[in-house]
Amino acid sequence: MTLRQDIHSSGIPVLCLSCEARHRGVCGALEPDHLAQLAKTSSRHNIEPGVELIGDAEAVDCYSNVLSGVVKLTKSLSDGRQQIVGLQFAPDFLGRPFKMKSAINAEAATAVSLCSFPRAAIERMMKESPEFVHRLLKQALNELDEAREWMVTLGRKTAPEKVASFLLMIARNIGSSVDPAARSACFELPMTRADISDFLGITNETVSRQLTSLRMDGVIRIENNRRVTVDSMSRLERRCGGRGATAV
Amino acid sequence: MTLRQDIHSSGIPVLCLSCEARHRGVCGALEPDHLAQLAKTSSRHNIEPGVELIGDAEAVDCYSNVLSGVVKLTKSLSDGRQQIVGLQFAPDFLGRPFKMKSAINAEAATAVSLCSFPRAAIERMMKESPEFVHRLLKQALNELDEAREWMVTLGRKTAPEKVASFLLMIARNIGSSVDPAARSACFELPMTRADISDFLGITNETVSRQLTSLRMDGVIRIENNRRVTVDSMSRLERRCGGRGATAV
DNA sequence: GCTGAAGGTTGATCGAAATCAGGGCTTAGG
DNA sequence: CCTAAGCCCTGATTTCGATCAACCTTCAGC
Repeated sequence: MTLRQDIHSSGIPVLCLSCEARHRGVCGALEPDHLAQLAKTSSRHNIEPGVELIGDAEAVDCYSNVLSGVVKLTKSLSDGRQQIVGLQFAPDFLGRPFKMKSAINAEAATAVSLCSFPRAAIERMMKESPEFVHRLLKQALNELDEAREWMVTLGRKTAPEKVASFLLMIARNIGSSVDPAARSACFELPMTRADISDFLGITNETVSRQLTSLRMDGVIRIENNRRVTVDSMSRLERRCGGRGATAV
Repeated sequence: MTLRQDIHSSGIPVLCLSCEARHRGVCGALEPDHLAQLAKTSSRHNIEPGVELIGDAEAVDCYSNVLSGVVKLTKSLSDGRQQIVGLQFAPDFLGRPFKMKSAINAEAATAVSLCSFPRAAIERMMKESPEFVHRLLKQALNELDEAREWMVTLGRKTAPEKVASFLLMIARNIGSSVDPAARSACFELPMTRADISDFLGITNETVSRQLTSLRMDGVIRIENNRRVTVDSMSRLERRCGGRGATAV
């Protein structure tokens, strides 16, 4: 296949041509002229694992598309207890329209590349393109669904079920498989055991034990502490606790 | 269900004149002509406690404003474990733009009155009024914030902290006080002990014990199992576990 | 090389909340 | 009246996951 800049792609900024956010992300809502306008103000960043995004001076007051990597959103209690309240994968949109009172921290879980825009540019897009707001709404509702799904996991699942559910979620998000209903998956865990425990509301010791248990039972294989292979997704699914059934 | 158009109120439908949703709810985004158009398709319902809203034949495929009462949103696992993933108070907007894959049940926790609209009418509003979509986005982001706040509670707080946090949240939503930063509050619990336990991810026995404990310590008073009085909000707050601090 | 820190695993013990069980109060209905 | 069903409270016991502690591996820096 050839990637040409001809009459059909005229107006679409070069940088955006191969960008995933233009297809599945919020930029997909924009007409070429709006896209060009926004692209002019954009800048790309590569972030090291562990670096704070919000609260960090250079990232403050801007919005970003996640181009690659995983960003974790966390909330903390004053005594240090922490909970991860969201994970953002490409091509999610990062940053909040309107001011938010709620204190959320964003941190690169893996190496992350971002396409950032100044706050003003995004706000202008929201005024000029109803379709853009529409897309933001879709993303917000999607995140809401995910958050509620995890509320069930946090509130009502056992530790073994939590860990299995986590692996399943990761596999579906970054697992190497063309087929969405793949029978097997292989992926790199995007976070440490401590992060996983903060996501699941358990301790890292318990995470470790449950991973060992899954490994012993032949449900998963682990290399280098990070690389996980799931041979039978359905076997993993069976360990996640009854999947959401809406009554009869 | 014919609505009279009142010339003296600038085209604002009579029914909407005193409606809270027109001020703080999604209808506040609409111009009088759009509001009139939407109002023509609206219908009011009174729902008994315990009645399912989504999944119920008559309520399916429609959107509603909550005018009074409390609606609980729940998700269940196939083995019966249940988690309440959201509570909607007036003037929240109920129902989901775009279809959702995720199975969520909505049920009246208390007696509830709704102002309902057919799906088509809402979708038309979303096309015609960017401001309306904007308002939906705001509501979605608000619910997302709340969901994430509860993820911290579910994942990282102890049972005593969970119950205290619940009481505080209820007090702030339906507590009888003009002052938002009131020193005291009095309210009717909108749900049973079993519901509260499904909201907090604990058992009803534990909820009961923690309420007793708070009562013994003089933090709250309880009448008729439902009516709760909080004399010192700050004392209750101190029992909620460290309030969200964003590092440093 | 050595050293220390960070991440991970495993074992022993402890404790908070679940589970099991019983009993009280209120309300609806025969 | 009596009975049964909800809802709520409390006590006894159990259990799952937290906590405490030790040890391993890897890696960066001296």
